[in-house]
Amino acid sequence: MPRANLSPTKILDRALKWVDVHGYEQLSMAALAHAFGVATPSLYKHVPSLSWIQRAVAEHGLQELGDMLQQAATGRGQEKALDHMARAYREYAKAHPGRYSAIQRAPDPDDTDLGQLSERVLRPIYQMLKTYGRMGDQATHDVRLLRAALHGFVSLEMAGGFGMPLNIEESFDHLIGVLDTTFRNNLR
Amino acid sequence: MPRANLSPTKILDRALKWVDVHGYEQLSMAALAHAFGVATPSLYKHVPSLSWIQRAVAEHGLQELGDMLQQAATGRGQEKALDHMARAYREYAKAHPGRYSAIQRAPDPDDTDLGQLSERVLRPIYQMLKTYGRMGDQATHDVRLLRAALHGFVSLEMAGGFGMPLNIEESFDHLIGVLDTTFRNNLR
DNA sequence: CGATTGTAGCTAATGGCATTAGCTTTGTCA
DNA sequence: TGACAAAGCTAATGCCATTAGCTACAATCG
Repeated sequence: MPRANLSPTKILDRALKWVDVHGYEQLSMAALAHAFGVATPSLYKHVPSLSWIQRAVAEHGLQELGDMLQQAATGRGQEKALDHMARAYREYAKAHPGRYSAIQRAPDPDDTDLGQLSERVLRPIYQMLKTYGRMGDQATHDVRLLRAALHGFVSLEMAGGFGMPLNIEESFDHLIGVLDTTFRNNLR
Repeated sequence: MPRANLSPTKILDRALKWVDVHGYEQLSMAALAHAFGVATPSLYKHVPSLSWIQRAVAEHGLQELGDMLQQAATGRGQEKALDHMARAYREYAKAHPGRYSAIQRAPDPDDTDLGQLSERVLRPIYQMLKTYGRMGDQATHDVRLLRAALHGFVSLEMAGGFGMPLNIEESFDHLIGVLDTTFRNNLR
C-alpha cells in the first residue's frame, strides 16, 4: 500500500481543521489516524503524544488570535480600535471554535512559551487602551476586564448559554458600547 | 465484608466534594468507587452512568449558585446589590471550582430542566438591574454583559490566565465599578 | 426461628482509548 | 543491487465505562 507520507506539520494541520469541525474534545489519536487512513500507532513516528498535539493546537491558535488582534488594532484609525479588536476576537472564536477551546486548556504554569504567546495577545490590547489615555495599573485592570468580557461572552455564546440566539449581535454591540463609553469618558 | 450502603444521594454528595477537591475532569466512576472502597461496577446499582452524575453535579451547582445570587440580591439595601451579587458569584466559583466547571458543560438543548434552573440564576440579576431602572431589551443586554464579565473573569482567574495573581482583587473591584457606574448613570 | 427472596456488591468480559515494543516493508543512496 | 533508516504495521499493556451474570447478605414472612 502507498505510504501516507505523514509529518508533524501535516498532522498538526489536520488536527487544526479537525477541532474546528468536530470540536476540541473529539480530538484523539484514533480519530486523526483514521482521517489519514493509517493505524493509530503510526502517528507516534512523527509526534510524541496527544497532549503534544493539543498544546501545538493551542499555540497555533494563540498565535493566530494575537495576529488578528494586532491587525485589528493597527489597520485603521484608532478611534474604532476597540470595536475592531472586540469583533476580531469574537470572529476568531466563531471561525475557529476548536482552536479557541484549545487555548483555554493549557494552564501549565511551567510552560513559558505559551505564556509569552499570551503576551502577544495582550500587547495590542494595551496599545489600544493607550489611545484612550489609559495606562499603568488602570490599563492592567482594563485589560483584565476586556479579556473577561470578551472571553465570557464568546464562551457563553459558544455553549449556547444565552438561550435563544435572538439579538446576540445587539448584545455584543452593547458590550462594546459600555466599554468604549467607560474608556472614552475616563469613567472609573 | 460490611456493605457500603450506597445510595444515589451518597454518591452525588461524594461526587460534589470530589470535583471541588480534585477537579471536575478527574471525576470518574473508578475514582468514586475507590473513594467508597467498592468495585467500580457496584455504583451502577444506584446510578445509571457517569454522565448522569455529571449532570446531577451541574444541576446541584446551578441550584446553589442561583440561591447564592438570590440571597445576595435580597439581603441588604439595593444600592449595593450589584456589588454583593458579583462577589457572591466569584466566591461560589472559588469555593466550588469543580461544581462551577460542571455548570459550564451541559449545553444539551433538549435538557429543559437545566434551562429552567438557569432561569433561576438570571432572575435575581434582572431584579437587581430593575433597581437601576434598567429593564426590557436593555436589561437583557445588561444581563448578558454581566454574565459574560463575571464568567469570563472567574474562568480566566481559575485557569491562571491573569499571569501573576497580583492585584486580582483590585481588578475585580474595577470590573464591578465599571458596571455599576454604567448602570447608575444610565450610560449607553 | 428458619426459609425465602430481593438486592448490594462482586468478578469476568467487552470495547474504546493512549501508548510502547518489536516486526516488516519501503524508499533511498552508495 | 544491496544496505540501512525510516514509515507503517500488528500485538500487547493498562486505563476507562459499561454490561452480564453470580453470590451472599439482610429483611421479611411463614
